[in-house]
Amino acid sequence: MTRTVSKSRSSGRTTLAVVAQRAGVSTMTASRALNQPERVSDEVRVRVEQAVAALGYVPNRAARALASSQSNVIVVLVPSLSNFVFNAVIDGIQEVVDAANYQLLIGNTRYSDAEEEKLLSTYLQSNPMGILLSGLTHSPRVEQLLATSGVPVVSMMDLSTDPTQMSVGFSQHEAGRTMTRYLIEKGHKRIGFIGAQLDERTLSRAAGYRQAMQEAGLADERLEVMVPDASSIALGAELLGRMLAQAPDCEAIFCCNDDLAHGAIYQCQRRGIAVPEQLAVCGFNDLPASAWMKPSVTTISTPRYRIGYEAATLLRNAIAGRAPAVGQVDLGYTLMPRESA
Amino acid sequence: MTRTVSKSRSSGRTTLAVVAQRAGVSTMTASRALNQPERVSDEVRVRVEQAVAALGYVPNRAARALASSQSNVIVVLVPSLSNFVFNAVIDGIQEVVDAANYQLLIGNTRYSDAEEEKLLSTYLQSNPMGILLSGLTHSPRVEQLLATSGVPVVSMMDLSTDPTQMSVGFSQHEAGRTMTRYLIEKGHKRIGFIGAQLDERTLSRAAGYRQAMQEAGLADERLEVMVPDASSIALGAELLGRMLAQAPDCEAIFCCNDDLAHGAIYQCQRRGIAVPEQLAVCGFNDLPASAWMKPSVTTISTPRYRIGYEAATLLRNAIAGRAPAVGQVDLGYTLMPRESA
DNA sequence: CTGAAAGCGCTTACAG
DNA sequence: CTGAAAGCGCTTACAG
Repeated sequence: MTRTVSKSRSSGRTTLAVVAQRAGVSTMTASRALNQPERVSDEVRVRVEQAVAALGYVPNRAARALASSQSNVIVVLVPSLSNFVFNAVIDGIQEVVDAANYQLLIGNTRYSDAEEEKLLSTYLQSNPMGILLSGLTHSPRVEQLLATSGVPVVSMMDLSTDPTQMSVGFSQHEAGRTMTRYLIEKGHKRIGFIGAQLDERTLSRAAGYRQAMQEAGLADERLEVMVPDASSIALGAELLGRMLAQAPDCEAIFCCNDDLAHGAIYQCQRRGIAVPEQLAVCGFNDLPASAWMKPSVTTISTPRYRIGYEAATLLRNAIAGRAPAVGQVDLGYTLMPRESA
Repeated sequence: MTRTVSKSRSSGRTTLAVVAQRAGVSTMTASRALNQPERVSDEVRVRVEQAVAALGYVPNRAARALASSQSNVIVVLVPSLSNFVFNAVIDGIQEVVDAANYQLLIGNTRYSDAEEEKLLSTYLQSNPMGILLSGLTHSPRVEQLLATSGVPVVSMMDLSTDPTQMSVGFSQHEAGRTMTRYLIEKGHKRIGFIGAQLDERTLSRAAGYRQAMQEAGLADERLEVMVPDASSIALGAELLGRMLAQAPDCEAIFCCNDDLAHGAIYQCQRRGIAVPEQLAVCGFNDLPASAWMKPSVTTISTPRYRIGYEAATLLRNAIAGRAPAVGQVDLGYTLMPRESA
């Protein structure tokens, strides 16, 4: 007396209809009991809840998304997951997202336009309610996908000059300029810049460095070491050597991030170069080790957690239709003078 | 002459039906042209592809999942995203997942059972095809959700003794024992253990430490400093102080991970304690800085990338129905003797 | 190689 | 407060 299910296309899981039947109500009342409990009598609500518990009912998200055309998905694209900075950004986003019951789809673009395009077109299939992007500049294909989708977008990390765009971060350019001026005020003249990855933010910091050097009449291309490789401690160690070979009279080095600075400092220790006495070294981002290393590392502290938090908040408001849906949120940065420079 | 859409529940996006119409074929032929192009004539395939491009068609994932009861989703739950170890694990998973066209749903449990339960029950709504979990022990609620779902699960990081369970990793216990024996063989007798977070893996390493100490007749509870706080460089610095206060005759310290070891070493530098001459310090995991610091850090190198890769491969095979669907994959570990111990 | 119909499991307007 | 019917946008067997 068993029903044949050989032709069934069902997933085999308990459905809302079964829950409703057990609770003695219609499917739609069961749906309401779960999603808008205040619109249902207490008695019905309790019966439905009991049926849910007894049957171990798990709602089908795909069905819900399809019927409501509401995915509750937020997409976030970051260039790296192993970078502490973006971990903190994601933590900040998560705090907002958790409270609002969204589901986060996290994509790692690995600093690649092609990866970003691929991830975006895949994630767009989930009909996201909003998108959080890292950086301001994207490939034409990405811009096109975004425009066609009509999904609200907030850019993170740097500030847009386009008033129709939402962005949360701080001026990477100004931060680079600030650090360089600090070194100049310390009396250094031959100040090198080490940059890796050559992503948007590194290039902006480098531009800020260049501006400060030009303003002080100290600019010299031989003081720049720029490579496309991914940042790492090992690379910092290597690039220190390259800088010293290229500009032996270098007195201070501004590394575009702390990983490189740490590597450069460790390499100095191996070569017997005293930091900061013989060579000043500073970084960017203020990773945890920077405060603890010997010497501690002069760097720029960046509001990464808050960037994630505020960007997600802005996005949430844009989705809800309240909020200007445009606007730049400048969260600033803080120079951290320490022992290394 | 415009149709009223005020009562429409549509999302407003271009659907497959529109693509099909433009291509002059039925919806299902359009579906096939996209998903099983080899089962369709070249002419039709081209016409459909052109229509897709012209209309900027983006498939609706929810509809596909609902109709096929195949989500193509893989869930991965890790206790931390800021820990380098789990970033590498995720990288390894990603490599397998990308090739197989799955979508990854990454959840951060923050070392909390309650968070794990919440994430799992949320993600189960997406009807995942497989689940990757960190660690072997989970709350009864999680075990129940997993059992009810019937979704294949692979555990990562440590090896299960339960032959019906799939797990990929290495023996955390043996690794802890190995490191302790190394210190004993170096001639140390008063060997301390610093543990934080007190997650499953830390406790296993501690148990391995204890076993080695007992086997050598060196066990002493006063040599253990165990705190539930999250690991960090700052905590390592603090716990070094606590260890030295608690066991002033301590000759060597085994930190349950590299973050703590780095903090302990930096603190030694601040206090003028020579490492390893006055105090040997070692860690666990071999983070990038360990090879570069001065002194370089003796530690255990762990196959985190491969853990992710092999776990995802095992899961993929289990989903495909081939493969034993059980079994432990022991990826081992490597002691890295360096300067600090 | 191609198609008409039914169905996946929910939610939405509408009505009462 | 509750329900019958339709619909979301795809894919699945089945048939030709």
